Amino acid sequence: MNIQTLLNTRIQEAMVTAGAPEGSPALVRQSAKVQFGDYQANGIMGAAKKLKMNPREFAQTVLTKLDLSDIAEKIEIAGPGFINIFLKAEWMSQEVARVLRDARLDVQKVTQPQTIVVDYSSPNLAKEMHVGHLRSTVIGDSVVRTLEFLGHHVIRQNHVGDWGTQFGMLLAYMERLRKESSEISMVLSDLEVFYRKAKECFDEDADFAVRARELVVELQSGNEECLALWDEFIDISLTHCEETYKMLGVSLKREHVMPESAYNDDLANVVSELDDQGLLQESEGAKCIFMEEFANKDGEITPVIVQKTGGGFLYSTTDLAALRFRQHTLGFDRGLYFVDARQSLHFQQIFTLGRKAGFVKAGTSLEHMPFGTVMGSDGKPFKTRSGGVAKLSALLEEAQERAYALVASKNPDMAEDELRNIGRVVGIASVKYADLSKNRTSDYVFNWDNMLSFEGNTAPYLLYAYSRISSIIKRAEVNIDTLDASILLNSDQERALSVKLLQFSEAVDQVATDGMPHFMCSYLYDLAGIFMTFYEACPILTSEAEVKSSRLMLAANTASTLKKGMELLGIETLERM
RNA sequence: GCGCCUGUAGCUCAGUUGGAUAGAGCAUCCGCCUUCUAAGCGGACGGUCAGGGGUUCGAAUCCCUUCAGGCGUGCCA
Repeated sequence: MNIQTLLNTRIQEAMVTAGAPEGSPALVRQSAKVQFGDYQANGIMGAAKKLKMNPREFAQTVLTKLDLSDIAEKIEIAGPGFINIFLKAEWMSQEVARVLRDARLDVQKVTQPQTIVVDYSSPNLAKEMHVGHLRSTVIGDSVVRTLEFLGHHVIRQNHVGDWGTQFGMLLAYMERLRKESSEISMVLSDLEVFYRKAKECFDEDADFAVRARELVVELQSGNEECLALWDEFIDISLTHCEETYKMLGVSLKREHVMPESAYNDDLANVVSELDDQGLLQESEGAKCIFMEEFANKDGEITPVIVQKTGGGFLYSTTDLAALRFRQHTLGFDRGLYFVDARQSLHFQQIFTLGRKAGFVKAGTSLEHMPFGTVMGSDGKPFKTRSGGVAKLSALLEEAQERAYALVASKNPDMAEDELRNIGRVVGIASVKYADLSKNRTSDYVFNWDNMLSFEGNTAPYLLYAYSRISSIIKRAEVNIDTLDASILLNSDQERALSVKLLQFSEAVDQVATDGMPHFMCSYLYDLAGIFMTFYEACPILTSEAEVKSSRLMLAANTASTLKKGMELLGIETLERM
């Protein structure tokens, strides 16, 4: 159950009954401070203003129309006109017990599931995945998991870059190696090196450059030998991606790949359709769309170019074709694009144009979910020590290695293979969590020490908290599922923990609505912190019968909530570390 | 030039869309292990929310302006 939504609905109804205009928001929030109760409604002041009433008087009237006796033990009017709500302990006990017995932790599936296309990861296959792909991949995957958990029909679209002039260069280099009878798959085991060598040939060898350009033309005109070469390259490159996804624990599979090349045959249709609708203009030799939405003060419009002078198509054309495909073939209600913030203008243009051209039906929501850049400690985009672009796979290897060293130093007696496994889980989790826990829209600084720290809002802290709780439950040697005690909320700590447990649903909904997994991270960090406080103050295993059962149930509930939350983030948990 | 974004404690980051006395972690300092994992917990110190003006019951949040930085801005993606 989402308590915030429940209170919002009830209070809003009461406000309208009390005379507020239809649709006046109740603005229910978790209270900022304990003395303000568990929830506060902030909407009274605004509504009172519209009614030209004294807000505290209006609040009084609302309270006479509001019955929360089933869930609240106290309702107060405070300050200029806040309504503070204190939840009832008996109700909370009941709810916590109910959550524990529900595999979904009492998070309801949505009543009206949507079909949601999520465009994320989308690496360029000409090169190896690098740190720049981390954010789209990890954040997108977490949002996908969350939406699916809520019962939406999610269609993953990995819009990989497998087309364009750079492939001519790569194919030319493959061709050359093949003539020298090198083992291609070996040479392609490191795409970064391969790309660099191909680029060198292209820059230094005029004949090679000519051949590279020829191959682009042959590729686009469907030459079979050329296509075979290209297929081989793409397959190897995709296999690299899949290895990285597997290492990262990302749910993307081959069937989610919808490459740029797939839209190739449709690009001319897109342009002619735009032309049929009278949207197209020729300008300086290129085919453009000028939309007044993108005019500056002087009336100068930044156009969308869909066809270059000379006939070539651009990424705008491909994105429009993709949009059309997603509407006509996949049929979606909501489209999410987890793409770098630098492409904001591009997506605004594509979305506006897509609507104008009728490529998406009215009511379809198109949302660019922009994210910031991963920075180094110098405040510039993150690079390796040698100054190159950081390969994602190398980064993940390093994370596992660092985590292993850390874990091994804390557990000198642990078996090697368990240490390795813990190192793997902690290392990967640290990198992912460091990314997920930041506000998506801002840049962040990549820092090994911070992300691998056991202190603060980090993966190791959460994993450690989870493993400690698991250990308690294991030591208790009881089957939690058969425990049927009531939850006792006799201390502040037990009460605070219960309230937090009941707010899991709110965190899930926030992630789904805003596409921002850091809300889940903050929630889990709070939860773990509150549990630790409870753990210090309230002994579990040494306490008496019904108190022990109650606390065990709270512990079990915390464990399943942490586990489910981490699962929605795409992070593995450990029973022991 | 124009547009978008960012500026919060020494450092790394939150701040639920305008709510009450701006919150965490690190660092510094002080406490807590014969009891469930001290990889933990409690406490102290630390702020002109870049500067200025405005809007209103109320502004880190909205508007204007100045400064600093980043990105984008017609044939790369």
